[in-house]
Amino acid sequence: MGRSPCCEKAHTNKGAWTKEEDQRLIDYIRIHGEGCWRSLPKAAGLLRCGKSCRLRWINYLRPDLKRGNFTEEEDELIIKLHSLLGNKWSLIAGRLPGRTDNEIKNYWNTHIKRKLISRGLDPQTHRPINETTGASITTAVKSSRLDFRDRSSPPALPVSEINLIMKPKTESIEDANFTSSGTTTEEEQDHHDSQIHRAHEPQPNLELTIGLVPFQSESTRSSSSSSLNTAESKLQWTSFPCPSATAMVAAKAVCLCCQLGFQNGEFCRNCCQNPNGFYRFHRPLNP
DNA sequence: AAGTCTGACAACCGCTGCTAA
DNA sequence: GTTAGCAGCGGTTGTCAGACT
Repeated sequence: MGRSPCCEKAHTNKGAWTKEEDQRLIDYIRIHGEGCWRSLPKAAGLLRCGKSCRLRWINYLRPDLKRGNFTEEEDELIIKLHSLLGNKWSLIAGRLPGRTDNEIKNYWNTHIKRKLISRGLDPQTHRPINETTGASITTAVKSSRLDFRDRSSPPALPVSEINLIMKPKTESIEDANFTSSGTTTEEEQDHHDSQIHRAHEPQPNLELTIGLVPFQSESTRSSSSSSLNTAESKLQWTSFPCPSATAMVAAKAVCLCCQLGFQNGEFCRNCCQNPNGFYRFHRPLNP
């Protein structure tokens, strides 16, 4: 179907941003804050499309960005999150403070892919290459509904019904506590099947707990938060029980709104902290 | 020194999902 | 229920610097 262009292309600059454009954008957002990207260029006196402004701000001009090389811990965390979430770069970026989805995506394509291949792992499936290149297995997995990593999004399983604990590879995932409302839907069954299926594969030691998600009242949920049946919601209340290096990195990724200076106490108590005292990533709300 | 290749990354494009009218 | 507008996402492309021949 497509959509009309977001702006008059004939009257917009393209290509690399100049220092002057950067400064205009920074100055404008410093005064007016983020929001309404469509009207921002005109208001800020920029001959750019709103999407371009948003991208430039989010990926390069935001003050909280961490520049520089990725650490080994970040590498491993990205790999683990990718194995769990697939190419959901924005979700992965949400767990890495100061990193952007674009940055992680580029880094994945240029570094981590090769790193995994050198380890003999398929970057998409995180399985041994000799296993995934086996025609029958590959075909079966690719076409099967069992492997949710090959689908555009994880299975739409109510998060409240998952208590999946990624454990060291010796522990069968069948032991995970799946509760059911009694009427098992096809989707749920598929997911359960997939877990059983994957239980017989080498499991990454993710040290991530996808625990029971406590009920969130409307007041504690961002108005723009999407359905719980999303990959984001699967990790919304992620805690890191093991103080390993990667877990510590992730645990520090916690409260972006605090990092951005929105840490008036009420905001964080209500929006970032769950009843267990763990924090989750949160985008700042528009003022 | 010049030309070519390669890797890294910034930016663009098209699409999706959400929301309000 | 439908439509349009918007923000945001992920795939892809373009550009440039450094390595290599």
